[in-house]
Amino acid sequence: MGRTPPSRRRGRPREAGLDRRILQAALDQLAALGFERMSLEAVAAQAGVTKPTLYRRWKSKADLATAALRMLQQSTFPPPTGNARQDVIANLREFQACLLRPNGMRMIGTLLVEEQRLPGLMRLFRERIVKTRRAALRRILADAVKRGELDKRADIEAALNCMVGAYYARYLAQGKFPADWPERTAGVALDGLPWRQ
Amino acid sequence: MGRTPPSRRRGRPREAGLDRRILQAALDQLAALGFERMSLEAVAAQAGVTKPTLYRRWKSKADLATAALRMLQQSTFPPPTGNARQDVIANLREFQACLLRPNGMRMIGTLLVEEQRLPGLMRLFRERIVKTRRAALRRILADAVKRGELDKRADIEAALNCMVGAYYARYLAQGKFPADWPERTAGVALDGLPWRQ
Amino acid sequence: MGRTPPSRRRGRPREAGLDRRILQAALDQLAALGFERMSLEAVAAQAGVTKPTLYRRWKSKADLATAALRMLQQSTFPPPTGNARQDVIANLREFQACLLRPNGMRMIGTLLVEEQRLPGLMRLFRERIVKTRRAALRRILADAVKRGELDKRADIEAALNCMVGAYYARYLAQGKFPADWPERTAGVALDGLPWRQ
Amino acid sequence: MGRTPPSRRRGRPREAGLDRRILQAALDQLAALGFERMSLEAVAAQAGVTKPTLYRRWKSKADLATAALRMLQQSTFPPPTGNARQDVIANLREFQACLLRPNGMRMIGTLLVEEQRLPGLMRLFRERIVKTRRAALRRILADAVKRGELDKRADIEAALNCMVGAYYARYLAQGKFPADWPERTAGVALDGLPWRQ
DNA sequence: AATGAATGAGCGTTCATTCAT
DNA sequence: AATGAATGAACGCTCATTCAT
Repeated sequence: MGRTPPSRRRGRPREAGLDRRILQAALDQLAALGFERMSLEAVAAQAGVTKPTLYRRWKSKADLATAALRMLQQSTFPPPTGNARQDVIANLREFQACLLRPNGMRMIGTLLVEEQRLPGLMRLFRERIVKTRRAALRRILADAVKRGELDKRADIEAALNCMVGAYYARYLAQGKFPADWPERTAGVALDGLPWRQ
Repeated sequence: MGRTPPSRRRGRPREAGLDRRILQAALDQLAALGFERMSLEAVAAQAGVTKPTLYRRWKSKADLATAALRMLQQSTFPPPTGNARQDVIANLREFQACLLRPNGMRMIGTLLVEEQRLPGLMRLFRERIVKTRRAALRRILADAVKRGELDKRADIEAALNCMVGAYYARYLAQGKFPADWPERTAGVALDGLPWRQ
Repeated sequence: MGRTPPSRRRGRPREAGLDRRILQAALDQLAALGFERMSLEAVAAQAGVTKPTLYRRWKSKADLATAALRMLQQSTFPPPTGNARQDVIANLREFQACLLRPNGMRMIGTLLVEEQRLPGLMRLFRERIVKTRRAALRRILADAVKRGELDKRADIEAALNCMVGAYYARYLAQGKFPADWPERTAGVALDGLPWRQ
Repeated sequence: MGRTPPSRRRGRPREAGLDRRILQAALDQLAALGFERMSLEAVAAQAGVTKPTLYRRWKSKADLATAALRMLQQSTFPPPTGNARQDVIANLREFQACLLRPNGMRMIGTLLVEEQRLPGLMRLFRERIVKTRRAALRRILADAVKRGELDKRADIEAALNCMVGAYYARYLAQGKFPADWPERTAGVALDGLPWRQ
């Protein structure tokens, strides 16, 4: 039976796990210091290699940073329970944890600062991170529509932005979140304010 | 009661209006390039002075940047009409204009990136810019409460964050705003979603 | 008398024509950029191989450059007609064409710059290129002596240097040659200046 | 009568003689190593300053090299005696001394190598060094024309190139000069070869 | 024999900051 | 008060060379 495995790759093989180590080091620095202060010297040192090793893999600092950003883990969201409100709150709670991680917001800062010079960073972040979370939230509300709990004409996009955005706004205004922020945010975004009649 | 006559300052007086010119140049660069890429050489050149002139006034690049940020103009908000919904929308429309200005979001990125190293920047921004806008919005809703249109228990803070935050979230997700974004945002934050029954 | 049968070379044979391709690439770069700016990376790339392939054949960049210089084509000179003056002019005309080729003089510059560090380059150039042309010119004049047209005591070496050198001098002074430069140069070197009486 | 000396220059004065020291260091390296191997680090070290000090004065390595070349001393030629032949020989003897100086020919090599990338170097050399020597030689022969010793139609330019060029040619062919090279060169360039009849 | 990976050293340039007038 | 000069430290990037397959 035994098929010969496909012919060995030619040349000296790359040191195992090195790409990962480099990218992790780069991501660490990018998140901790921003693009400008991230230094290839330090990235190489932290990964235990020399600078030309970086250049063999990526053709510039910008390229390395982009590749590093690709490592950013997408969140794994709690499975939906079918209760729209509870699911939204669980999602927001997880979101809150992300933002409170060290460097959680700084990476977003880097994207904003470098948006003109390195548009690829923002693009990547949108496709990898933002899109995913929004899809999860959108799904929760779309299911509620399907179940007939929510009117078809609901402005789900606007609600999404309100919910997620409440965190950004709160961070910029206060820098920290009260324990019941998911509930309060969901409360407003889903039900609005208590107008009298 | 003898008022002391304003004693002549000794030594050569500072050139008039120079502080302003320097700070404006610094703010320009800070907004356009971020803190790290803002260069004192360039700031001095743009202001028509030399670097030690900057150091005579501020003791470091960080200090200068902080002082420059203090120049950021606070928005002037449209006067309230008494119609809460209209007033909110008008405010958000003005907010949208700010964010769409060149460098509108980049300055926020700088604050986030430098938050640890230069906490003063964020603090200042919160006090000068964020607080002001939030106060204006809060006032609109508080007036609605006073007039009895809105229940006292309304979570005004959460609603504020939803409204303002919807812009940040939308920017991060899309980078631009549809024309009716103020209405849509206000719609969700004030009324919530159209639940059945 | 038993001839040894040509023993099979052991191991993988070298790829045919590869030496040539590498040397041609090296010569191109040497002529176009000089020794210092000639990069082994680029030479390898142009030849379609990798750098260690170069090092298997030559032990250093200097060695490769020297080997490459050996590829420089010696000129083929017009056959002598027996008319010394015409033959000299024809030779100089061909010389002029060489110098006007792109990189014609730059290679000579490289030799001069690297003379101390890589004496082999200059030595090789002298033996391969300079000697050949001078021999051709010398032959023309020696034949004239043989034919009795030129006195035996003629300082042929000095005349040689005048003729060839007039080109170098003109290049350094002007960078280009008038169309009748061979005639003018031959005129002076063969006949001198028109002194009165 | 003491007039007030013109107002002091503003700012910290440049360290005395520093320009000179830097340029001399640069010229040393340029002549000894060529443009490519001349390193700003080493130039600064040799001059006892730091690299940014170089950049305050010249905006790039190319600029510094050009400025350094400007330091090259033009030769001072022996005063003409009125005897054309003797004067030519004296001039050539001095020329020979220049070329035999350490790095004498290497600088010319640098000019040739960098002619495309730094055309300013060659231009400068032509204007400063080449032109001067040629003018001196041309003057000698022009005077001979004036005195009626030499026919007006003499091709002085060609003779000039023969004389000066004989040195370049000889250097490229042999690397050294016999003691009577000035006489031999002048002999051919002024009188031509001894044709019979 | 040839490959692709890795290294150590060095380069030109820029910056925030301080010094000496 | 303002200037022009100088510094020390870094940075992104490239190169000739060697290693491991």
